[in-house]
Amino acid sequence: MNNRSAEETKRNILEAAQAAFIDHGYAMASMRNIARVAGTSVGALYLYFRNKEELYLTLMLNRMKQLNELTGELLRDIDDPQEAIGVFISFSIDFARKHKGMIIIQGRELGFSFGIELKREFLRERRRVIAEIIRKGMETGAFRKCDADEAATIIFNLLRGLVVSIAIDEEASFAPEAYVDLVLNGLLRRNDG
Amino acid sequence: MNNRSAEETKRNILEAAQAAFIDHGYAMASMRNIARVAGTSVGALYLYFRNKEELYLTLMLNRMKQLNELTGELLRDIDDPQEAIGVFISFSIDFARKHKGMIIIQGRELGFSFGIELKREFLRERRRVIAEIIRKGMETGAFRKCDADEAATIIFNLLRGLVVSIAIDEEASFAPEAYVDLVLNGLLRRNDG
Amino acid sequence: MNNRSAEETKRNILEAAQAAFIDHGYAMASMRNIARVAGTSVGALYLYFRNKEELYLTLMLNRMKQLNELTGELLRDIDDPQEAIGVFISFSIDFARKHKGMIIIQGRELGFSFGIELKREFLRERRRVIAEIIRKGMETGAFRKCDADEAATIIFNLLRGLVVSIAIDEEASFAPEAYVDLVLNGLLRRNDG
Amino acid sequence: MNNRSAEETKRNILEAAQAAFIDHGYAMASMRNIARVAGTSVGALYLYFRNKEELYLTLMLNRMKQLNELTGELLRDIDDPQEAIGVFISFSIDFARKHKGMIIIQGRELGFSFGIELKREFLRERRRVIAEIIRKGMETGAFRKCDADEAATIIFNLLRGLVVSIAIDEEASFAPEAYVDLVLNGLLRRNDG
DNA sequence: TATGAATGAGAATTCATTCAT
DNA sequence: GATGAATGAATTCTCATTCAT
Repeated sequence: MNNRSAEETKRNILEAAQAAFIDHGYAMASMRNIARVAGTSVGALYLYFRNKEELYLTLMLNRMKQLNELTGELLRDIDDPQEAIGVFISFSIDFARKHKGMIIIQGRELGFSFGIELKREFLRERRRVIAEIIRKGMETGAFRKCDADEAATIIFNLLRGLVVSIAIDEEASFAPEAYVDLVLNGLLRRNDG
Repeated sequence: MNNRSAEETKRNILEAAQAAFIDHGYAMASMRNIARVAGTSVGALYLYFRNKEELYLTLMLNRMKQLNELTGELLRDIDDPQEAIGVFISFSIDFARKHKGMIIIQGRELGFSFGIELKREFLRERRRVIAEIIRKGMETGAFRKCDADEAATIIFNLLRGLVVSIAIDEEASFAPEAYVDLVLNGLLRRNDG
Repeated sequence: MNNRSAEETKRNILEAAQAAFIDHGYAMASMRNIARVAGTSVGALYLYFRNKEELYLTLMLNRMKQLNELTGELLRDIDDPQEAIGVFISFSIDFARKHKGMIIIQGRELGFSFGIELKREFLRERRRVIAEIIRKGMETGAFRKCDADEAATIIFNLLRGLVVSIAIDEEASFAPEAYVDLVLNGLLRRNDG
Repeated sequence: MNNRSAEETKRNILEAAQAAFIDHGYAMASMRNIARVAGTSVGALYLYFRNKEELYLTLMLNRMKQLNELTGELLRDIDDPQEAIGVFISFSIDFARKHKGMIIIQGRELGFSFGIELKREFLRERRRVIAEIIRKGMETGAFRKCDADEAATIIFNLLRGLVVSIAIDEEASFAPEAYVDLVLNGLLRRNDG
C-alpha cells in the first residue's frame, strides 16, 4: 500500500483506540476490539505502534500538544492579564468539555515509565503560562503582590479539579465566568465595595 | 479460629489491598498478590469479601466516611466563616496527603454501578458543607455577595484538583495557606490597599 | 451431644444433600451449601461422611434398597404373572415420580469406582425379578415362549427410559396402563381379534 | 494460517472435546485438558467456541442433526410399517452403540437454557416419526387400534432406556430383533398361536 | 504492508477438605 | 461431637503479543 493509505490506517487505528479508551478505560480496552473498530487486523496495530502503551501515549501526547498550541495562539494577542487569565480558564474548560472522554486520569493505574516525563513537562508548561500572566499582571499593577508560581499552581490545580469533574461527573454544568470571578476577586468583601 | 484472628485477618487483607490498589491501581492489582501480602490464602479473600469490587469499595467507603466525620467534628466549634473555610481547605489537604495513595480516581476505568451513588452522595455532602459556610459568611457580612452553591462548587473543585495533584504528582509541595489566601482574596489588587 | 441428636444431624444432612443434588446436580452442589441448609457446620459433614462422594452414594443406595424392598413386599402376594408385570411397571413409575429429583443418572459424569458395583447389583436384581415373573408366566402358559432374560432386559430398559423421561422432561404425563398394555400385547393386530 | 489448518484445528478441538466429555462428563472435563489433547492452546479453544457450553452444545447438536437426517434417509424407501418400526429401532440402537460415549444425559446437571429447547425439539421429532409409522400401520390394518401418540411415546422411551443402558452399562449386549419382536408382539400368548 | 490463527501466562473465583479450638 | 476459618489447587476465561503466510 502507498503512504496515503498507510496514513489512513494509522488514523483509523488512533480513532478506534481513542473511542475504546474513552468507553472502557485503558485496562479494559482490548487491542482486538480496537483493530475491529479500526477495520484492520490485530497485526496491523503492532505495525504502527510498538504496543498498547505506545498507542495510548500517542493519543495522550497528541492531545496535550494540541492544547498547548491552541492556548499559545489564543493568548498571543491578549495583553490585558486579567483578560488573559479569563481566557486561559475558559478555554481550558471548553477544551476539557470537548475532549471529555479522553481525560483519562493517568495515576498509578497505568504503570508507565515512558511518557510520564512528557506529561509532567506538559503540566509544567501549563503552570508556566499561568505564572507568566500573573507576573505580568503584578508588573502592570492589575494583580496584587503574591508568589506568582504559587498562585499559578493554585489556579492550575483548580482547573485540574474542574477537568476531573467534567470527565467524571454527569451533572457538571459550569459557568466559566464564575470561576474567573472567584479567582480574580476572592470570597472576601472588599472594604471599598 | 476465634473472632480475634478473624478480625485480624480481615484487617490484614484490607491493608494489603490498600497497598496493592495504591501501588498498581484497581485493574492491575491482583487478588493473588493481595493474598500474599496479607499473609493469607486466596480463598480467605473471598471469605471476607464477595469479590475484588467489594474489597475495593469497602476501602473507598471507609475512607469517605472517615473524612466526613472528622470534618464534621473539626468544624463543629468554629464560628468564624473565614476561619472555617481555611480549616476546611487545610484539613482536606492534610487528609489527602495522609491517604495520598488511596485517592484512586474512579472514572470510566471502573465499571461499578454499586457504590457510585454513595460516592456521589459523599461529594455532594462535601459541597453542601462548603456552601453552608459561605452562606453564613454572607450573612455575617464577612463574604461578598455571590451564589453560595456556585462558589462552593468552585472551591470544591479547586480542592479536587489539589487532591488529584497530591495523589499523582511526586513533586507536589503545597502551602495550604496560599490556597486559603487566594480563595479569600482573589488575584485582583484591592483598590483600598 | 447424645445419640438422638447425632441421628438427627445425620438425617438433616442427608435431607439437605438430597435437596442440593436434586436442585444443582452432583458437581454443582456444594458442601458448604449442604451444611448451611442442614443447619450444621461444614466440619460436621465430614464427621458423618468421609467425603462428598460417600454422601452421595449413601443417598443413592438408600433409595435403591428402599425400592427393592417395597417391590418385594408388593409382589409377594401376587400370583398372576400378567398382574405381576403390571404391578411391577406401575409401581416403578410411581416410585420414579415420587423421587423424581433423586434420579440422577450416574454415568461417566461421576468418576466413582466405589458404589458402582452396588448399583449394578441393584440393576441386576431388578432384571432378575422381571425375568422370574416372565418365566413363571411361560410356565403357566400365560406368556408366549421367549428368552426370559432377554425379555426381562427389554422391559427393564423400557422402564429405564421411562424413568429418565420422568426425571428430565417437564411434560411427561404417562398412563402406566398403556405401557403395561403394549408390553403385554405388542403392536401387531391379533389375528383372532 | 490458512483456512485449511483453521478447519483442522477446529476439528481437532471437537474431537478432543468429545473424548473428554465421554471420559469425564461435562462438569469434570476441563478446557485445559481438552486443549492439551487437541494439541492446541487454551486460547485456541476460545477462538473457535465462545465457551465450554457452546463447545458442548455444538457436539450435541451435530450428533442430533446427523441422527435425524440418517433416520429420514433410511425410512424414505420403506413402506411396510412393521418393517419401518423394526428399522427405526435397530438403527437407533446401532447409532447409540456407535456414538456410545456421546450420549451424555443432560439432566439437571447442566444448567443450560440455550440448547435445551433444540434438544426437546429433537426428541419431539423422534416421537413424531414413530407416531407416523404407527398411524400408517393402523391404517393399513397391520397394527391394532391404539392411541398412536401414546404408543409412540412408549416406544420412544423404551429406546431411550436402551440408549441409556448402552451409554452407561458395560455389559450391555442387545439383539435388536428381540426388541422389535416384543414391541410388535407383546408378551402375551396369542390365542391363535 | 497486512493478516489472523496461535500462544500461554495470568486473571478472578470456587470449593472439597482439614484442623486448631 | 462440633465449629468455621483457612487452604490452595483447579477451574473458566481473557488478552497482549507474535509470526508464518
